[in-house]
Amino acid sequence: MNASRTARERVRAELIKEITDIARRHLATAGAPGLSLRAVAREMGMVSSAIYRYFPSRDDLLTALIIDGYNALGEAVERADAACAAGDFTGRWLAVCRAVREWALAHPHEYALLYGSPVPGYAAPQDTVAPAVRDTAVYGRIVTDAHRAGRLVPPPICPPPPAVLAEDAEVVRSLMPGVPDDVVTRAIAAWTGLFGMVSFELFGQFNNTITHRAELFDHNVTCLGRLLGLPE
Amino acid sequence: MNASRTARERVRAELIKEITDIARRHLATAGAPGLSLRAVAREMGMVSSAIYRYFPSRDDLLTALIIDGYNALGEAVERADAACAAGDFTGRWLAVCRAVREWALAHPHEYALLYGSPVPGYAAPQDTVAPAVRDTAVYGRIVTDAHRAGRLVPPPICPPPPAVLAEDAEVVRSLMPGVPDDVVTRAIAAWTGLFGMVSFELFGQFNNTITHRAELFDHNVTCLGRLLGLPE
DNA sequence: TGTGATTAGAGAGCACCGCTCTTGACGTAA
DNA sequence: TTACGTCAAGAGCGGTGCTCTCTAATCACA
Repeated sequence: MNASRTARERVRAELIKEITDIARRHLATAGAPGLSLRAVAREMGMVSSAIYRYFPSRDDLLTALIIDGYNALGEAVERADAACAAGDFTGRWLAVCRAVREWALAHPHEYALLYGSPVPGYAAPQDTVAPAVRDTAVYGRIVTDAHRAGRLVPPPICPPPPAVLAEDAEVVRSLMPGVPDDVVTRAIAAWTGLFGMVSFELFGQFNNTITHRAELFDHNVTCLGRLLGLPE
Repeated sequence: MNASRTARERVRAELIKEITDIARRHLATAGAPGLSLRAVAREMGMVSSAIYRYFPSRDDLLTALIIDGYNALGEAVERADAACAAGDFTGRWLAVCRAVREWALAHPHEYALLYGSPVPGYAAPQDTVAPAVRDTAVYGRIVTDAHRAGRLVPPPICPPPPAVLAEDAEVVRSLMPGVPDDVVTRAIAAWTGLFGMVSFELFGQFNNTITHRAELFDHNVTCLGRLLGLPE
């Protein structure tokens, strides 16, 4: 009973993997709006309706791709961080930034799915929340480690954050325990700045303007790291 | 001859305006992928094919909406800047940032069209370039004015930009003449940081995390302004 | 003022989409 | 052997962008 059931389950799991693989390939060429269940089915030699046995709707297929995307990006970021000396906080920050950018450049449509305009009518289910913070968790560890090592010295150029932000800071602090509010808000600024850079480059805002994008990126995220208080 | 021709032309212009208005309304509810020529035609009491008399393709309609969007945002930014005292550079920067954010919050799908994931298969024609830099031009004037007034004092926390960025800086400098490379790169960082903040908020990255978004936004763009060297 | 040229909308039609429903084949457990 | 759950197939619904042809209105000019 168990053997036969797992046999079926195994075929099912393989088909699901094949579907998501093909869907990811289609996503990479046509983008999220152009992702078509029928086209995926055609490529699998299936009839379109058969896909619904595996994904009850197009949105569920999208959800699977989103979760895979967050995990892939998170893994890339984790790998980049792990390759650095634990005490080289500036190096870890730069490595994480580069990992984000390089993953985004290699998978532009997946990045757009994660950090670009939301797909209209699609509401991300709860399953996407955990993988979504994998990269941010790495970032939080870097900030925490640097802070604990006493190497996080924010330059005194920002006003203190308004008191009302304390409760939001408390939530973010779950990713960087013990870090003071001022650093938390700077950390948010640096993180959003990183994704602002990547999005600008990827979404075409640098067209006809910036040619040395890697160099500009490195330089700017370095500045953001300094703003955050990372050592030189 | 002229009068009659303009009569026809006038009707045509009015119809074009009506089409784009309806399209913009549809865009505001269904987003770019959901923008449907047929739905627009239906609402106008026309048959779908009639729209093609005015816009040869869906892409041309999108282009019109993009140009209108850039102009609307640019105008909002210009108005916000003009409402400030010319010598209050920090106030002008904050006003511009707020104008961008508020326009984006009021027109999320239009913002997504301009600064979100590019529409797959759509290539922005040259007509969109000029309106696209209207907001950036205002920003450039603020930086230039502050620099000329000697009020732009970048804190010495960033390394000097690598020499290879000089040629890109030269291009950007057309918007902020006379400003040194170091400030140009910081200006880019602040500008991308601004849009990173807006995009994160609008595209859902702050969900379940940040509740006092206006306050965080104000605080963070203020930090970015300080990084740029704007006075307190 | 009448006429030929131009422009407009209507409608049918093509190929595609996501999605739903029913039908029949198949393997498995009782 | 029978009964059940799973699955592929296919038809069909209403929608999409876009093209084509046909007719009606409008315009420019003789």
